[in-house]
Amino acid sequence: MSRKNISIKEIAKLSGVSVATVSRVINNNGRFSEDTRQKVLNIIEETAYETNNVAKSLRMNKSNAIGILIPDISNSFFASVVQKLESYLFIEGYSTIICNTARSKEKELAYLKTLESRMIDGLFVVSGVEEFENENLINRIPVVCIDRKPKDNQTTVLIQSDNYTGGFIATERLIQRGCKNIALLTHRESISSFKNRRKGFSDALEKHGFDFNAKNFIEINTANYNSSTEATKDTLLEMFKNNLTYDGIFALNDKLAVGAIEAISELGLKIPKDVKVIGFDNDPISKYCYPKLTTIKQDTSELARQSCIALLNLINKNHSIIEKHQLVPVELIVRETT
Amino acid sequence: MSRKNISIKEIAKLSGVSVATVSRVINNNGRFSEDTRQKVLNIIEETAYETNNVAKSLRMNKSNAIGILIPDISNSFFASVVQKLESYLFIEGYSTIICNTARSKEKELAYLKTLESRMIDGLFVVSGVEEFENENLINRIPVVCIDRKPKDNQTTVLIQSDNYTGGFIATERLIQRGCKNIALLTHRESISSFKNRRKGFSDALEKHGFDFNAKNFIEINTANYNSSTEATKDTLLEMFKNNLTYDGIFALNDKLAVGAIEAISELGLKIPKDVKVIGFDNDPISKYCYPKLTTIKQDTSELARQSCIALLNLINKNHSIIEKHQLVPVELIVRETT
DNA sequence: TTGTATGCGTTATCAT
DNA sequence: ATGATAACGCATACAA
Repeated sequence: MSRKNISIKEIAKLSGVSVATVSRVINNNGRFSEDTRQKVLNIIEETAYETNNVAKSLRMNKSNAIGILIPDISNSFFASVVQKLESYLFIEGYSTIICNTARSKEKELAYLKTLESRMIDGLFVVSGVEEFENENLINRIPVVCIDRKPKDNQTTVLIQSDNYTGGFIATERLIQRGCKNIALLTHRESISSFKNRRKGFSDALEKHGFDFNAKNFIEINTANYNSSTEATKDTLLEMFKNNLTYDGIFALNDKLAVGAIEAISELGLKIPKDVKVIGFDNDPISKYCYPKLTTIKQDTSELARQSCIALLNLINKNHSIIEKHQLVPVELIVRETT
Repeated sequence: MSRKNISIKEIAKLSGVSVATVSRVINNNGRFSEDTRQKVLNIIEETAYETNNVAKSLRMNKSNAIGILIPDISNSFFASVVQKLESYLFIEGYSTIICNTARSKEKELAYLKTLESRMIDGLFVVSGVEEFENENLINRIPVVCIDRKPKDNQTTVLIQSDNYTGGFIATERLIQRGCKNIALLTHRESISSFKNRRKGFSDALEKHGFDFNAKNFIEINTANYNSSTEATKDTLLEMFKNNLTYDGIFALNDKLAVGAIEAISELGLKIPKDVKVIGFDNDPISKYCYPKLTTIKQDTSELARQSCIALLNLINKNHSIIEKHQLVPVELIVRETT
């Protein structure tokens, strides 16, 4: 396990030129004769030389690497976004450093530090603990927030789904299918994307003349669970031991929705006859649970695409082109639960 | 966006000592008086100095970063392994660079190069294209393969589930439930983990006096699909338009199994009455599909834990402690499909 | 067209 | 106990 890599210096010696010339040939900048170009390239070929990117980063003060801060890589929505970001970045020649913050403020901070110390050229914050806030960092490194609103939303670029409209059409779907008593299933945490979905929910109810109050909101506490689906199932089962008073449920994401489906079925009720359910995300689970879940699809490809464009523009200082706030359309996927 | 970070040199100047002393204080090695320690630490505090890890890596010829090569981060089994690896590595003070190879040989090679050029201290190859093979690399960097056998399996460390036993007990479960005509649903690719599951299948059949031949193997071609579940569903629907000749199906993973469930239901058959199905992985989907899928659970936590231990031992050259080949036990999860 | 020399921020060796 | 300095591998300003 000897890791002594050959350096530009040895290439220089072997090809009988200076390191400067070798560097010029490698990066194809500056001037050199076709002759020396061939000479150098041959040696590089022979020796299987690879440039040392650490040294290069130090010298250039940039790393060709981009960081991604993500709360939970095993969540399918996040995984999908990450996978697509990575694929775009690869094409652009960037390496991707993915950091799983596990929704911990300390981990987030620790990663921020090491990422910066590794001279990353840019950063995606796909989400974070409560509201992402790190102005001093943002002033030093190009940052694009995805899915969640940063605290300082004046200056930071934010790409997210049109959560408001998603919440609105989800609720309208329930209303159109005849639901009279609709509940919103929600997490305790108040992420900006969830807030917008909730606003869409309220506005849709209002528009259709429903009067609503706290009774329309069911908050799921996932604290003692490692699956929000199970948390939802248990909570609902406990709450509605005797009778379920709702005929329509809009869950803020598909995991919650599946928990609701499980609980409702266990209660002996029929979906969609007795109760209709709609979710959010178009998680793979929504397609194969029973009954198959109607949901609002987030376009992860488009989310990733726009985020990359924005970050690259930030990095290349094309400030004029950058939209501070992009809304990616969502889509209603009708399946069996409505 | 000015990214001029303060360096050790300025700390030295501000605290009236030399860079050498500052370095000593920071790393708490060598000797210095308590007095200067305080002086230096104060300045560091005031200036919010952070060490430049790129320079440090160059100097030390190590980066405190570890790479992970993974075929598809949006696959829940892989995502789970990665998430747990990352969490262990974080505790050990390592950064994690995750590379999604998308099962492309070129991408894998490209990543290998940049990872090495970034001076990673170690590498996990959670899987790869066909058989991972890169002897020259392995001779330079500590590598641990997970889930899939490397070509050169004499020298490389491999941690994987006990796929053989998993395949065996899955098949026995079907036999015990009375299945007489069992099919194995498999991918085209011949990954080592799949091979072992297949071997378990064959041996179980043989042990129980079944005679079997090519008819017992159904190969799913996922080429024109972006979901192996859909590929399976369509394939089976096409194959068994008129009648399904099997009463038991063992799918090499849960995605295939769910496709089988879908097809069987569409054919008007009942699970588990007419046909019994068993999968592999304990994918989240297996818990919420309909009927709920009996499956073989892979212990991703243990897989990750053992892999980390092995890699750290490799890095620290504790060669005596290292097992070349670890088998992590699997577990039968009985649900509704058997 | 090419070479020499300097510096990026660290750590480590060798003095003092 | 502390300081001066070399070296890690590279890119570039300046000379030639």
